[in-house]
Amino acid sequence: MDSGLPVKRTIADQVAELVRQRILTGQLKGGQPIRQEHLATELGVSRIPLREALKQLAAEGFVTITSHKGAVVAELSIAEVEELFDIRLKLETWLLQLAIPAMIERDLAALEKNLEEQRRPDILPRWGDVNWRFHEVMYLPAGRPITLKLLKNIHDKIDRYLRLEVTMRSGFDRALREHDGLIAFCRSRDVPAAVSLLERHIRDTARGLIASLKVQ
Amino acid sequence: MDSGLPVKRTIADQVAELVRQRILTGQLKGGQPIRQEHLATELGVSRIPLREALKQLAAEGFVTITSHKGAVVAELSIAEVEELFDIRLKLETWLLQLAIPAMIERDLAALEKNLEEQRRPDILPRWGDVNWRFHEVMYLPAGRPITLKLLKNIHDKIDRYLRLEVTMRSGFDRALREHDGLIAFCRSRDVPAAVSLLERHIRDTARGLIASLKVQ
DNA sequence: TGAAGCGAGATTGTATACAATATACAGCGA
DNA sequence: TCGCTGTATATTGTATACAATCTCGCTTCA
Repeated sequence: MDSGLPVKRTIADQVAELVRQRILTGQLKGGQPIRQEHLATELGVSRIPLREALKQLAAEGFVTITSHKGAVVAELSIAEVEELFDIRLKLETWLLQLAIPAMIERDLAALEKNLEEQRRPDILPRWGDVNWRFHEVMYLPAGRPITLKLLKNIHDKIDRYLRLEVTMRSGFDRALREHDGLIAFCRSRDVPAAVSLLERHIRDTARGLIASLKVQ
Repeated sequence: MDSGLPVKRTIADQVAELVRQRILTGQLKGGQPIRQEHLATELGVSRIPLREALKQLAAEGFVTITSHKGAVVAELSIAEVEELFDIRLKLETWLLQLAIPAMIERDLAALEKNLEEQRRPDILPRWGDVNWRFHEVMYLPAGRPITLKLLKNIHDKIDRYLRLEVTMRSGFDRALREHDGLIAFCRSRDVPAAVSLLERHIRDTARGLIASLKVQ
C-alpha cells in the first residue's frame, strides 16, 4: 500500500510519523507547545532526529516553529478550514471529472469494498482513514499523483477537527448515502451528476464541521 | 514584504533559503546529489542545520531524501510539470473570480506598477520573481492565504524550468500582453473575460515550457 | 506604584564525536 | 572471465556537549 515509504526507516522518519499521528488523533492538541527534551526522552531518542521530524512537520503545516521558542501544534481558524474545503472542492471535482472516464471495473469494485468497510459498526475510530481512502480510490484513475498527495495533506489537516465533531453521527449517515450515490454515478459514467453530488458532499461536510466549530 | 519570516533567522533557515535559491536558479541542477559534509564546510556550518534545511526542502518538494543515501535535487517529469500547470489553472482562475469584485484602486495600481517593472530591459534575471508577484498581487484581494502560499510553492518549482527555457523571448512578449489584458479586465470588472484570458495565459505558458522541455 | 534592568534556570540552536549504513574495490574460487 | 565475498572508505544518522536565546521573577530606582 505505502510503496513510497523508505525501506529502512530512520528514527527521524518514525518520529515524524508518530507525532503526526498524535496530532491527527488529538493526543497533541492545537496550540500545545512541544518540548524537545521532554518528548525526546519519552521516545527514548535524542533531540536531533526529533528536531528533523519537527522541521518536516512544520513544512507540512502540522506544527509552527518559532526561532528559539520551539514548536507548537498548528491550529486552524474557521476561515482556514473553510479555505481548505474550498480547495478540496475545486481540485476534487476536477479529479473526479478526469477519473470517471478512466475507471475500470476493478476501481468500482474497490470503491464498493471500501463502502462496505464504512458500514461496519466499529468504523468510527478508523473513519478518517477509511473516508480518505474512499476519495483516494475514486480519484486514482485520474492519474494526477501530485494533486492526490496535496489533497491527502489537506484531508489530514481537516480530519483532526472532524474527529472532534461529537455530533458526527448525524452527518455520518448522510456521508454514507452520498458515497453510495457517487459510486452509482461513477458506474453510469454520469460525470455532471457525480460532480454535482460531490460538490454537495464536500459542502455538506464543510457546513457540518464549521457549524460544530462555531458552537465551541 | 516577507512579513512571515522569523525575525531572528536561524542558520538552518538561512541554509534552507540559500539551497532553495540555488535550486531555483539552476546552480544546483536536477538529479544532482547533495553531499552534506561538502556543502556544510563550503558554507562554514556543521551538518546539523544543513540536515534540518534539507528535511524542510524535502517536505517542500525541492529535494528527495533517501535513507542513508542522501538528498538529490528533485526533478520534474513533463507529466508532473503539466499537472502543476493544471493545478495552477484550477486554483488561479478560482482566486481571480474571488479577487476581481474585491479589488480596490490600490490593488490595480500595484498591478500596473508591477507591469512597469516587467517592461524594464534588465528584467530577465528577476523575471521569475516579478512574474509571480504579479499573479500574487492579483489574487491577494481574494483573501485566500493558504491557496496563495500553495501556488507560490508551485510557481517556484515551475520557475526553475522556465529559467532554462532559452527561447523565452518569444513567449515573453506574449506574457506581457496577456498581463496587460488581465489588468484591463480587472479594471472593468469583467470576470468571465479575465478568467478566460487567465486560462489562456496559463495554458500558453505551459505549452511553451513543455514544448521546450520535449526538445531537450 | 510601577517600569526598567538584571540574573538564574529553562529551552532551543549548533558543533563535535561516534555509530550505522552504503559504496567501491580487491581477492578468491569456479 | 565471471561472480561472489569481505574489507576499506565514504557518507549518512544519532548522541552528547556546549553555546545562544528566551522566560520569569526579583530588585532597584524614579
